[in-house]
This record gives sequence, C-alpha cells and structure tokens, in this order.
Amino acid sequence: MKVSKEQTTLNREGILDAAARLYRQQGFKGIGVADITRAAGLTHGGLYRHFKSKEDLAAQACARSFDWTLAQLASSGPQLDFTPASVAANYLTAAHRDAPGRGCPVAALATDVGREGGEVADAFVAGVRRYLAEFTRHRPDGSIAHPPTPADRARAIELVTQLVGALVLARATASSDTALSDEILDTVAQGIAQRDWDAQTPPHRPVTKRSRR
Amino acid sequence: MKVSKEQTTLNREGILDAAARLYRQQGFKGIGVADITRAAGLTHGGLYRHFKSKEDLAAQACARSFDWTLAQLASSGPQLDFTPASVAANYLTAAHRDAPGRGCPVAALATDVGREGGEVADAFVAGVRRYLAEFTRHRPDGSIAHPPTPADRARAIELVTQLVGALVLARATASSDTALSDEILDTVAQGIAQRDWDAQTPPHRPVTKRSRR
DNA sequence: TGTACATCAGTGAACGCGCGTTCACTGATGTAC
DNA sequence: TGTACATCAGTGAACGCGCGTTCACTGATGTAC
Repeated sequence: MKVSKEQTTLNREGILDAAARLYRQQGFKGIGVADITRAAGLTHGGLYRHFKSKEDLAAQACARSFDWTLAQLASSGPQLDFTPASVAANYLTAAHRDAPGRGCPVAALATDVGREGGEVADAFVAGVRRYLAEFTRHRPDGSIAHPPTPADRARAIELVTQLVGALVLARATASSDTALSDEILDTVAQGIAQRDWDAQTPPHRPVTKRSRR
Repeated sequence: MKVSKEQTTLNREGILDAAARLYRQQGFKGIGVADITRAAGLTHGGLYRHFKSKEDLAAQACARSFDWTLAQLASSGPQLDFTPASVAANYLTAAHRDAPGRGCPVAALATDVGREGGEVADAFVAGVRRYLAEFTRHRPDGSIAHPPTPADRARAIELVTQLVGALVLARATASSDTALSDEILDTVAQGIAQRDWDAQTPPHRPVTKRSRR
C-alpha cells in the first residue's frame, strides 16, 4: 500500500538509523538487508525504493553514523571540554565499549572499510576528516586554534588513533578477558591525561618507508 | 586418494597458513572455507578431516598469525631494537598497511574478534597477552625489564594501542585518500619517536566508568 | 467541497547464488603376514 | 623381501540455508476535475 510522503521520509530515516546501528554492531558483512528493514519495522522488498543497493545503503549509513557522533560532540561542547584528558575519559569507557551500535563509527567500522573501498570508504574518509578537523581546532588548553598549526593537526591525529586503537583492542578482549579489557581502557585514558600534549611536534614531513612485515 | 603422513601434515599446515593470510586480508566473514582450501591447493571437502568447523579453523589460524608475527619479532631481535621509535618505524609503513595478510593480526582482526567471541576470541586474547608481555619486557632504553613494573606494562599498552589505531585508520583511508593515510602513518611514527616514554606513568588503578556515547 | 482515478511506497513470493557441512566414493599408503 | 588388504586423506556432488535483488501486486495517498 502507498504511504504518505511524511511517512515515507520517516521510513527512510528509520532504515538509515537501523543500518547505522546494526552495521556498527555487526559489520557490513555481518548483517543482512532483511534484518535492517525488519529492525525499522518494514519488509525487505521496499528497501530498493530508497537505496539502489546494499553498498549504497552502507555508504549512507556510514555517513549517518558520523553525522550523529559529530552532532553529539558539538552539542556537548558546553559540558565537555575538548582537553585530551576529558575526551579520553568520555571515550574510553566500558559503556562505550559495550555499545558499539551507538558509539564511534571510526572504532566500529575502520577495519571493515579498509576491506570495502568504494562509496563506503569515501563516506568514511569524509567523516574522518570532519573528526580530525574538530580535534585540530580544539587545543589542549581549551582554546580554539585559528588557524590550526601543523602541530595542532599532528596532535589530533595522535589523539584519535590512540583512542581508536585502545577502544578496538578493549572490544576484542572484552568477551574472554574483561580485566584486560578494562585495564586497556584505564591505562590509555590515564596515559592520555598525563601526556604532555604541548611538547613540540614538528610539522608532518613525509619520510621514505622502509618495508618490513 | 590417501596421502602419506608427511604430506597430510604439510596439507594441514598449508590450510592453516592460507587461512591465517586470507582471514587477515578479508576478515572471518569475508572469505569462505572453499577459498581457503583452494589457496592451499586442495578441495573443500577434506577440510573437515583437519578442523571440526570453520570456527575451529579460524581460531587456529588466529593463533597461527600470532605465532608467525611473534617469531618474526623475536628473530629480528638482534637487528631490530625495541625502542618505540624503531618499532613504530617498522610497523607504521605503507608496506605493512598494504599487506595485511602477512601483517600484524591485532590490527587486522581486532574488530572481527570483538564481534566473534568464542574460541577465536580466546586465541586472539592469548596472542595479545604474548604481544604485550614482549613489549613490557623491553624498555625504551633497550634494556630488559626484570621484573617489569606497572609502568613498563602501561607503556606497552599505550604503545601497542597507538600503533594499532594508526595502522587501522591508515588502512581505512588508504583506498580513497592515500595522502591522508600516509600522513597518519608518518605523524604517529614521529609522535611515538619523540614522546618521552620515561615520564612517570603511575600504576594501573581502576576508575569508575562514566557512561556516554 | 466532493468524486474518480493515477501514482507509487510497501509487501512477500521468487530468483540465482554462494555459503558451511555431509557423505559415498577413490585409490595411494602403510601394515600384517 | 614380497604380497594382500585394511586404512583413511582427499574428492566432488549434494544438502539446506540465508543472502541480495527483482517483480507482480496491493491499496492508501494525493491530484485532477
């Protein structure tokens, strides 16, 4: 049966939200389109009125994950200062580890995206750039960098990769060794809090890669 | 046809090696058992004389990945010192990024393992523990820690998570923005090289987690 | 405002395909004599 | 050492199943008059 324009939009949003959640939980290969439409209260056939393929859906869901997370970050600006210590304390929690469906898309999807390529990778990289820009703007002392220096950007990259690595490893170990998983979260959060983020980091200078491994 | 005991062992090893490589490349959900046995020069039916299920194979292949990588690390002990700068320079390379099948199993499989659980997660965690023990033993100044202090362990966790996060993000961005991917590798490698790893890191003390995200 | 009808979002059966796993079979191996 | 035969690693067809995608159909929506 046909449905009102308003309802059509709601249904589309519902599919996207379900996809954004389920893909982060199970990965692109771990969940089917029928599961996603069912989670949105629909049947699988109608999906293709909104998205041209599973890959298209995945790419848009990926973008949606970043939209949510960045909006959340922006809206919490007043409460949450952007000091590395504060960001780490909020990011490296057992709650975040145990709820990947509502958490950081970088930590949840990075490995999948590396294997995927295509539209999904484009959407992901766009999100990463926005993420990095946000962390580049905010200096450890709470001030805003305008314009950001190469050192600001280096700090953002180091912070984001450190956070992502810790969360990813905490998730991998959580099911069979919770103590280790907690230890990883706590240790890295403390390490970030105590690091001297104002130490001089020279601008990015490409170096010739040596091959190994 | 039957096959000699020696050949049987070789075939089993061949399957394990192919699985260790292909799982790291494509993930547990991304590759089928037929692809793996074919890569080992066999047909899919015989797989079940060696492994009781795909999960069993995945768990043993995971352990195998760690065996290789750790053996490689140990054997390169003379050439490769364990200073964070040196480790980072060897780990954060375009070559390593572009060859996940022969690379670090932590960076390649952590996200998959987080979703998998079971025997695979057990094998993975065992590997992570060995990895961490190795990095805990080796102090930044090149000396051996015996016994290792909590600060040694904290340093190992911070280093490994930083390395893994950087490689994972470099892989995710490589296909659609190689410049960004290279920038991540170089920036984090330089950041690790310049960090003061001897700064006092206090022992691990569990903190109450705040929930967010 | 009321009526007739074209539109089209959503349904669910059906499609081809690839997956993990099973199993009857094959034939070289390795053992018993 | 030579011969007969039981063993069993590997083969490939077959299985049930779930996947992504298609499509004829339905019936409420929204428009033309």
